[in-house]
Amino acid sequence: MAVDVTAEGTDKLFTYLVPRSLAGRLTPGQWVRVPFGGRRLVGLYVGPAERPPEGVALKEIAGLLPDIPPIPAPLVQLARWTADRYLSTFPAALRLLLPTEARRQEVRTLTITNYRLNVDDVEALVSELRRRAPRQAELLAYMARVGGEAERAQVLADLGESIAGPIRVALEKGWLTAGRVARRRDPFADEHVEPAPPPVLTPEQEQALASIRQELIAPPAFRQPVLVHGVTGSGKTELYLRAIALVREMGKNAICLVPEISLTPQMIQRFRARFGGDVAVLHSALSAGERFDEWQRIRRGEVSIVVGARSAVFAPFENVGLIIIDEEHEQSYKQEAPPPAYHAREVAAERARLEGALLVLGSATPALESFHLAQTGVYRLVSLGHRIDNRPLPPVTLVDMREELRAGNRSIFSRALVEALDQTLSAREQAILFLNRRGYNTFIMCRSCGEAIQCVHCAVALTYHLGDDHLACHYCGYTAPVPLVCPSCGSDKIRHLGAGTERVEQELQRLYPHVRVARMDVDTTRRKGAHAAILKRFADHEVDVLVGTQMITKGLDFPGVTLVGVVLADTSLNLPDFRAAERTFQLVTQVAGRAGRGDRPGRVIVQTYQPDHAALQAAAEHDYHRFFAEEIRFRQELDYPPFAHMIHLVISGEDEAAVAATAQNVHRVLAEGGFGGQILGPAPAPLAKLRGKYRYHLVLKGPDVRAMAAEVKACFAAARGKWRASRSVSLSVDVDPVSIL
DNA sequence: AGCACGCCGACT
DNA sequence: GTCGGCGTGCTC
Ligand SMILES: [Zn+2]
Ligand SMILES: [Zn+2]
Repeated sequence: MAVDVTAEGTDKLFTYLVPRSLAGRLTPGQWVRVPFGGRRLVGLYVGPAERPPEGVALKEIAGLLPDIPPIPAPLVQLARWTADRYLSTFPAALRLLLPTEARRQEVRTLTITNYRLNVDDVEALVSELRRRAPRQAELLAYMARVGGEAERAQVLADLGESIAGPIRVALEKGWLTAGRVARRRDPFADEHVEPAPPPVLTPEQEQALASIRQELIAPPAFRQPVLVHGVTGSGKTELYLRAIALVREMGKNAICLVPEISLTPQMIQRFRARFGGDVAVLHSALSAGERFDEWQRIRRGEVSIVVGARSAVFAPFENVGLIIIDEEHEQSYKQEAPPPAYHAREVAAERARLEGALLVLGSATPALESFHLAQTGVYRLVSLGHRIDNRPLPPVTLVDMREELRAGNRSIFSRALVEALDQTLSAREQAILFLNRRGYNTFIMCRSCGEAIQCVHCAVALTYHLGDDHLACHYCGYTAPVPLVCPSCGSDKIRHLGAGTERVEQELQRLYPHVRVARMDVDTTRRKGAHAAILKRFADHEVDVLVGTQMITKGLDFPGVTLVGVVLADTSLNLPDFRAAERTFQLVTQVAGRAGRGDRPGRVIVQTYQPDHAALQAAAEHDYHRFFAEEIRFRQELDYPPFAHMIHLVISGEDEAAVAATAQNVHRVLAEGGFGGQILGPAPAPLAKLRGKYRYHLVLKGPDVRAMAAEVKACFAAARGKWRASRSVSLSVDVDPVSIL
């Protein structure tokens, strides 16, 4: 029998003997526990071994994971595909199919104690006890009153904590018996949701829904994925809810992926208001136990809808009819850290193909890859060009900050933005100010020698934080006091440059002392619930201006907001990354979409030093098509995605010479191994040092990812024995990277 | 990830 | 001559 051991870093199958106790109980896809080098590991039974390895003493499978049935075959296939496509080991991909809680020695479940009354003539006993032991009598009378059975927590709540003593006595006397019941850990136990009737659809929504319906009933071979391109506020979520209702009527299940940051209580409420308890939620804010219980509900078929972040694409459903990806352009769908570095959109497409489901992607700013597939006829394009109730999209003004400097305005706010703020605030309306940098100053530099103060562990400038009065590294968390003299030349002419959200907040407060300002960024939302608290204060208009980073751009719906200001749009434009323009366009469009969602029209002011940049101009016109036409040409000319695929290899380690040498060796292995695509590099990565480790990188380019991935794997396999990277350096592989820093 | 094995420098 | 560091390979 072959068992795939979930030991990271190994892609081998291992053979085990099936103990008599498991004979006949093993089906492929079953999770098992096996001894492995002195330890117990979780493995996946993939099937009988064709021929047992020679000269090895086989061990026996220790047992099954309790209460976890075999993974359905399409999901095992999906894991295999993910491992191949994203160049990870099979066990690493399998890890996505099993919540961590399920691999524990003992799965912890939430159990509650309940008591049952065990007395024939309660009345007699109660009256007998009344004088001698009034609390005893009270307890027994209570038990009789509630029908002979009650949960311990309820008894304590109703009769007071001091009833614990009498309960113990009653148990000893045999008047009560105790039992334990498993209870689902329900993350929404405290919330009660009113069912909400579906609103009337706009004609555009009706049309879009009709297209989705057509694809849903089409035979799988003719089924086309649907790309919903809907402007901000056009009612995409309602469309998803309707589509889900359709598949549910067809007796199939639906998965709806939502970016982690948008998976707010409000979003979940919308699903529960429509579908009640038929919804399971999977996201990282759940405790391991809650996550496991939600996972079990999905697996057992107790729900037909899953709403979740990236990893929910692996939800243990059978019979999936629909996979929706909301805000499909979002980068958070790309896994970065533990391999496989998969993109949920790609995995969803493959899962839909494997299971004959319909894939629906939605965005106001589709990823270039997705819109390209729509243009080439692979996806069916559905457009929602108007906001609900025909509310206009807010006009966007680009303000040239060079002009401001020339006019002698050295403030971070342009005259136009100040004027707009004046008007908005005096009309008692709300504003959002967006800047994609936190902290007070983004770097500190010496005026004598020009040196910027860097993190000791990373090749990154330190940011000054006013609140903590120190310099901090946003990559590794290192902090240092603000130096009085330059660390490299000793000069005291130290200059603070570049503004972050803290600075914006402070300047704003100085300009408008009576205006209520709140700041939302990683620094103010570290505490659990802080995020929701800030948004609530803003929603209740206890705050006039919300200053924030990325996290305020996503799906927030505040009707009172009539002004959105982008303090500096250039920050994401100048990154050494081929997606810089796309990211900027998305950011500006999304944040602009927060304005004018209520009855009063909104407007947007975007400050920039590059007002002629095509991405900004297109965003200002709300013209996705123009942006796309421009950007796709650039991508084609330079052979970037979607015309080519990339594989990003990063070699890192503490010894720079060893890192450089390894990077060179990796290049050799690929070149000599006959890798067919382009090999760029090695070169020091743009982020040359991170957390004390030097970083070198190579970029591989070619038209066919799966072929490239297979070739890379073959090259390393061929080199095995001849050369292997030492353990002091590590190699990370990112297929179709979202950025190549 | 943990453990054994082996090579090389430092010290009894 | 031996002890122990660490870099490397293997675990059915
Ligand atoms: Zn750092
Ligand atoms: Zn200096």
